[in-house]
Amino acid sequence: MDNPQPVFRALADTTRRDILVMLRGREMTIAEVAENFDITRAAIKKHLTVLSDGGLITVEARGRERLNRLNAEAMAPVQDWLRFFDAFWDDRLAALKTAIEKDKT
Amino acid sequence: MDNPQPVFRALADTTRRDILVMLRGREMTIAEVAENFDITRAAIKKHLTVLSDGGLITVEARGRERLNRLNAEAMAPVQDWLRFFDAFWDDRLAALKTAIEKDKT
DNA sequence: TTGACGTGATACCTTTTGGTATCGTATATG
DNA sequence: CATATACGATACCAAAAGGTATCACGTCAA
Repeated sequence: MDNPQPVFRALADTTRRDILVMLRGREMTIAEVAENFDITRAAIKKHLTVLSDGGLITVEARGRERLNRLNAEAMAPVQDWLRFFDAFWDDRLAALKTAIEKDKT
Repeated sequence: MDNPQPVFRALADTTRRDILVMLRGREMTIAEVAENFDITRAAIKKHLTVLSDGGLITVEARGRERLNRLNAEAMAPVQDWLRFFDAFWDDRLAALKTAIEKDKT
């Protein structure tokens, strides 16, 4: 569960990121999601499967419909990974600051 | 410059993410990077090109070598995009808190 | 100058990915 | 029941992605 690859993979596609933004706030059926794109419902379904594989959405069956709900918590591994570089940013900023200070004198 | 797709694309591959971690702190030539993987130098070169396209590394020619240097600032668009969901997380947390409070009474 | 070395570039291959078309199945609804 | 609806599942296709092999070229060193 701590392999971030499926999450990074899911976020790598523009359509999938757009779907996530679309799901922010309200859950939607597959057909509802598909209405907002120019690709077929089957293609949307595939994207939703990738998103589900990454844990970024949860799917609940209700009657003949499937409600796709955003699970933003699944983005945590990505944020954690990015945070791995925070120290480096600080270093760069510190170096920059030092350089500026030195330049002042 | 504000299209985050190349950055997301660059981060989507495990090898490329490993390269970025490897470049944290010190710059490396293509051959040096390649030494740490079981794939050919040409394949590494391709990965470095993708990373460069995403702005995640800068390449400086020095003699017959190419020094690849991490440019962590380029990850900012990803962080910005993720931050787009912060409010949603807060909502979830607030709802959870409310639920807990309600449960207490 | 003559090699050895680090790299760029190209051609080529296999697998994955994003997409469509089609058919089957379960579920509402008249 | 009969039928439209919302999906799932396949099969299939073109393009992109990840990889190797190979050769050409600039650069360093003896």
